[in-house]
Amino acid sequence: MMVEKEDLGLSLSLSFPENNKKSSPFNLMHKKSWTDSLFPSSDRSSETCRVETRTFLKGIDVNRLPETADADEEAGVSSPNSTISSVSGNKRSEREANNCEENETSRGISDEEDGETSKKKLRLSKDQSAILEESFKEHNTLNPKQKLALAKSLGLRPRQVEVWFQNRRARTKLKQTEVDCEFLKRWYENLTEENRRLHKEVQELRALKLSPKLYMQMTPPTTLTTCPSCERVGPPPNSSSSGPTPTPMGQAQTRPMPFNIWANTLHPRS
DNA sequence: AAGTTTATTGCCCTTACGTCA
DNA sequence: CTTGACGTAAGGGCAATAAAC
Repeated sequence: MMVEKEDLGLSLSLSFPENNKKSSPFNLMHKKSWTDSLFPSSDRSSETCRVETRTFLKGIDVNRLPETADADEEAGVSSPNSTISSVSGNKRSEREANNCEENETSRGISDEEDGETSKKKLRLSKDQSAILEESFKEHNTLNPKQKLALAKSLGLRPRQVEVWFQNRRARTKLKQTEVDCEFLKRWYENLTEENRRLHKEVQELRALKLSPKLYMQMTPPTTLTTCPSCERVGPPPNSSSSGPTPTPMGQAQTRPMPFNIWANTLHPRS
């Protein structure tokens, strides 16, 4: 049921409807700040929350398995392999800071515990990554509810889920770009080859024209004819295809205009 | 109704950390 | 043990969008 653009987007379809800004789940969102309704905390409360967490998680080694069950339980780390980040607050964190209560009191996850000193990074566990991956296969963007639910089930902060999806989309796009480049490269090589072949054919025809006998006896060229009036070389009148060389990706031999494979991807804003 | 402000999110670019050879 | 390459989580900036004013 899901579109298989996935698998790192190795198809050339480039159809990422959900990726389209205009159709992003964002539109489905009630702008009446869901964070406000869900986590109506002020900056101060998030700061408080941060401080509490800092003490709360003090002593938990970053990027290390929680040593004790206590640590695991109290930190609310979902998976034993998951580790704790301590990135200091920023604009996004502030946005998400309201989630503090949800995620640090009830879930116990914090990224702020020693934020003032270090900037350690969380490494998601395999389980977490796998679940995120599965989720990404279903939707490559998340609406706030999905994000919250996923974050909760994974024991992560919504911001982390958001970031993961963002980076995942970027990876998908990068992969797709690589595939596109490869495709264009092959296409270019093919056109170059075809061009070379056609030039050669023109030369041969011109040479033959110099010897009328042969010219009259020859079978019509496979791909080109000479216009009787202007004597220019062109495709055969009844030919539906303009070249014998198969174009890449099994395309028709009439050279199609390259579809804009970057539409909606490279310049989504313009 | 039209224009402005505000809030929210996505994308891009970049940085910094963790891992591995 | 050190180092460089690579993957990736996360920060910051900007644009787009919709709701509120």
